Amino acid sequence: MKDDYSVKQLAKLAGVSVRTLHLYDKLNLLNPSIRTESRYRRYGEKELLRLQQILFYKVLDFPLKEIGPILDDPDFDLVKALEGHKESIITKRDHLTTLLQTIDKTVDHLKNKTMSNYEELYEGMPKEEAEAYRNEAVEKWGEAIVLRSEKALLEMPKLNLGQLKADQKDIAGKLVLLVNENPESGLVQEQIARHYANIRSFWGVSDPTDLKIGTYKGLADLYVADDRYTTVEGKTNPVFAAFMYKAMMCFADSKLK
Amino acid sequence: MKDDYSVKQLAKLAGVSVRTLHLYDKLNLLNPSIRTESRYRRYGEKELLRLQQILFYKVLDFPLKEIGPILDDPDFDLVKALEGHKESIITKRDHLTTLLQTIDKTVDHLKNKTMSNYEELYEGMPKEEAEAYRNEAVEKWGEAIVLRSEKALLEMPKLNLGQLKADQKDIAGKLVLLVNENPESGLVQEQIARHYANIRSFWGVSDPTDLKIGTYKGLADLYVADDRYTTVEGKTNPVFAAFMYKAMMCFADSKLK
DNA sequence: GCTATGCTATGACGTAAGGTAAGAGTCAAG
DNA sequence: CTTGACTCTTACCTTACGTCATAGCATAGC
Repeated sequence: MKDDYSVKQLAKLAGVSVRTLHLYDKLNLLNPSIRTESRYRRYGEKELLRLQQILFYKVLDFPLKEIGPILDDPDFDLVKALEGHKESIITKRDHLTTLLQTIDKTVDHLKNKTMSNYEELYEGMPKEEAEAYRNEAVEKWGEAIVLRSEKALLEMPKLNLGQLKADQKDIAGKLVLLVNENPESGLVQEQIARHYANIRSFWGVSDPTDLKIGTYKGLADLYVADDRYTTVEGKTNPVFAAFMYKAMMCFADSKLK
Repeated sequence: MKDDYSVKQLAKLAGVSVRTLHLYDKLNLLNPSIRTESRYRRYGEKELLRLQQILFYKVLDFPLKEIGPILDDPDFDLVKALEGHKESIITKRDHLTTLLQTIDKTVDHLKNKTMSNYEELYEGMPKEEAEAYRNEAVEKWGEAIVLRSEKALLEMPKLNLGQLKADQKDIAGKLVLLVNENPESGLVQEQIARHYANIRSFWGVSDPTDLKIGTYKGLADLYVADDRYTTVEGKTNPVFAAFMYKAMMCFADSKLK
């Protein structure tokens, strides 16, 4: 029973690379028990056990910098560290779950590259509402542009459309959180800028110059006139409507001056 | 509506940093539409849209190197890429889930630093078996060492014990897969080496020199004598028993020579 | 025209956890 | 004494940027 391992032996025992041991040595995370006169590293049982501890925390995704203190400080509050760590892992996992959903949707869309009918374009709204929505759009912007927009949208890969819609949701979500802020504040205007860019993309993919600032102001009116735009989590929110109106008007004015 | 953005403007619009745009330019992922005579970057609507595409794939965790080809090659099989990507994300997520379980167990153990009784030490085995197990150990190694080992184990933070047990499971699992290999082969002996180290830790934390190679050979006998050691997924496996015996004896002999 | 301020460009260093390689020294066996 | 296996240190490469540092441009006020 030799209480004495070379780098390679220890590496093999613990299932890590020699380089890793070199690194841990340099980081003072795991120093060899001694060095031979030719500077060869020699490790003992104590080091083997410590290495196993290190690898345990590594499995838990702790950064190396944190593992040293954990092992060296006997009073370290490991439970708290683990609980905190757990939170971040949960966050990561949830993020991945969201990604999976996004991918699924995207793949779903991609499998049928272009949309086949208007119903899908206005999906998620009842038919009468879709009709009313379209009529409003025609009234505001004229039939020609609406027709061209619909054509562009129909020929657009679903991916982009999905992205636009996802962006819309994201923007709306962020704006809802800001509803108590000043509509002219930077935070709000930042999102409004995104909103503007998004709307512009939505209504004029091939020629974004079609959405003039004036038209955007018109859209602000719509936001107040049409409940659908200002419905948050299933119920109408007039406060949000007013907020959006002010924010959009402010944005449009700042663009004009 | 100016079809013309500076780095800063575009960065703000898309919610990225200027540095990011510089980087994308260098990577030829997103080049400016033109450069002014003083080499200032100028971007148009086309670049804005492309940037949004890039960010979409980035959200999906695609490395930048893969995003370029996706956008540039119209024949790129996006669906296949996404499906493959999905697999890796699922793997990652499952990994995180495992981590969470490990953390939970660890925290659970840590909250009661030392074990309170022998039952927990031999947890998972029926009492009579535990008794028989202990008697066998006493017979083989003497009462003194068993008592001392138990004491050491009882005073050991559960964390380590859990780790040892987990390692045991892991080692056993790997060995089961190798049962058709030559017991003297490198693959097998590698795991046996781990097994040896683990057993040594288990029976002599404070003084690992207590497990002599001879004792390990004795343990090899036990593996054949005791069904419990060679039970795989609920049922006894004599083939595995013989395999372990050979592998352990080989290991011990190679250590002695 | 001069300057203060702000935007921009390029280059280089740092990050986490090692992989990989280069060049040189060391050790045990034949 | 040579060969092959092992080890040493140094150092560059990876991802996707952040953070300076230095210097060139642009614009508004004086």
